[in-house]
Amino acid sequence: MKSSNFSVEEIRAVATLQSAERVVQAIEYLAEHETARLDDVAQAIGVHKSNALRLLSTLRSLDWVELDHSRTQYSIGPRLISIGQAAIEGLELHKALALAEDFRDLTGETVHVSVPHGDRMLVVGRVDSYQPLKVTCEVGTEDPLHSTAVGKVYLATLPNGQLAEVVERLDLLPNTPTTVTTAEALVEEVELTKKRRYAINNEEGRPGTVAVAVAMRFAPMAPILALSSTGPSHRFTYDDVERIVPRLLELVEPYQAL
Amino acid sequence: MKSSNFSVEEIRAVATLQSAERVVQAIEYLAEHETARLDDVAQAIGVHKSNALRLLSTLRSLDWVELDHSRTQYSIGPRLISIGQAAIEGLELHKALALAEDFRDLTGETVHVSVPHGDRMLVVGRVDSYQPLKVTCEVGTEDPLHSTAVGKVYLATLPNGQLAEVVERLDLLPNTPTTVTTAEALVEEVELTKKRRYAINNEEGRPGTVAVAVAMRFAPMAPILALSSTGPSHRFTYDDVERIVPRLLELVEPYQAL
DNA sequence: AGTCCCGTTGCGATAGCCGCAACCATAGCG
DNA sequence: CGCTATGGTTGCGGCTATCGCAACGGGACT
Repeated sequence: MKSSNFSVEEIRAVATLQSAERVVQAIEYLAEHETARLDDVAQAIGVHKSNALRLLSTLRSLDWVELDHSRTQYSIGPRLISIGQAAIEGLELHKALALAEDFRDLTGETVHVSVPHGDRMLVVGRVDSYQPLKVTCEVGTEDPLHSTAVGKVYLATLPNGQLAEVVERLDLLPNTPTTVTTAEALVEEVELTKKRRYAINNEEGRPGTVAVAVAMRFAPMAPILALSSTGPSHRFTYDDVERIVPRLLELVEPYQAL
Repeated sequence: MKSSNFSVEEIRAVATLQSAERVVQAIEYLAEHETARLDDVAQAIGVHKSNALRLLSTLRSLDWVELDHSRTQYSIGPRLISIGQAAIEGLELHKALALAEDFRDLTGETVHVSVPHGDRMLVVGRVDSYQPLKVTCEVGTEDPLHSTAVGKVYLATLPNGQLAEVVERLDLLPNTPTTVTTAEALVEEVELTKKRRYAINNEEGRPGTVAVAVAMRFAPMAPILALSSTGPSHRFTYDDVERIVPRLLELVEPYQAL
């Protein structure tokens, strides 16, 4: 029952409540497994099934989990849909999505909205390309910082000290032959991004896809939101990107975080 | 603390875990309030602030809540966005949204996907009309059963006994002059819906809007999903609806729940 | 420098939780 | 039809994790 916590900024260890932790573990287990039986959950959170029953029943009475009528299959309930939406609202995603639509119309390619989450970027919203062949990532997807346009543009919003710290601990795994894989090259790339106020990803994350990203925030201390437009490299080229960049920067000017 | 719910079977009262309940209360408070201070949450869940601190710290270490850098403003974290998405997946919403798109193209009007939640319908997905003037409800919105097309079509999927039970406890509040406000009229309306396999809402919920809805399920015991297309009454008329209904029924035939 | 206002911490008492083990309900099978 | 296996449900008593308390700390404002 130790709880050594490797948080980056904080080495503060306020005592954690194990019962709360179990609630979270149970819900996350159900979120991952779609459907599960009592014993599965009990094992996942490491308690006796009788206790798992009491936990799940409690959550059920609060609409956080559901039980099918055979009384053996648990799954997460619709209440959590509303909560997820509320979390999205908190990011002022609606504002970002409005901009994302304009961005999509500018490039013709799918636009993703991402936020930093740990040392990765989490996709929280999406506006699709109208074209049949398009690049789309599901909401909830997490991507690395070093091989995505949104990641690099986020890194560019960090003060130098923090940047060094983060880069230090990243695994610079090569996704494609062109992925940046050294700390020096990454920092250089980020410097360039800071200067021009947008980031480009030229087949560094996924072969055959090119992306351009900008960073925004809606209020001085609000969280960073990154917008990126991604398309197949055969029709969405480096040149295309450079052509639309002036209008892109104009579009997000009021909220630019760089 | 209501627990008089829609279960026809016996309502077992398994002992509830108060610590789990508090987790839920805290998260829901944050979901509702966008941002809150420690004491606010403490009061909301009825514990001493020291304990609220421990709870929130635990949840923070699990990415369920976030704390802004001033260390005084709590809000729900992005992890819950992913969980909400998982909850949506569980409903096979993607399948429903594919159908919803075809439905939208059929009517030209916005299509909403809803599920029953307690004695209301919860909007869980949406495909917008292309037209500038359109009717849209945010995901997460809850609407009454008696004054919406989705509500009526859901009621039509219930066996008679259960239908009576539910209708019994509904507040048949009049939203517009044409809202059905008596149990008898509602049951009759539902009978009609059962017979024709779709429901119509003719300005009964919101003045100036007309909707048509169908009920689906993707597997024998899966939850009911209701699809509705809603438009402004001046261009989306009763006649329009009757004209497209044959094609609509054909579209959802494989999944019809009625 | 003083004083609010809040978040944070250590501690002791005890409410609440947990595992146990027996009890049911259902489905499958000889 | 009865037997077994599987898996959910329940009452209970011991004990631990949790809670409130009260004192502390640190930032902001005057």
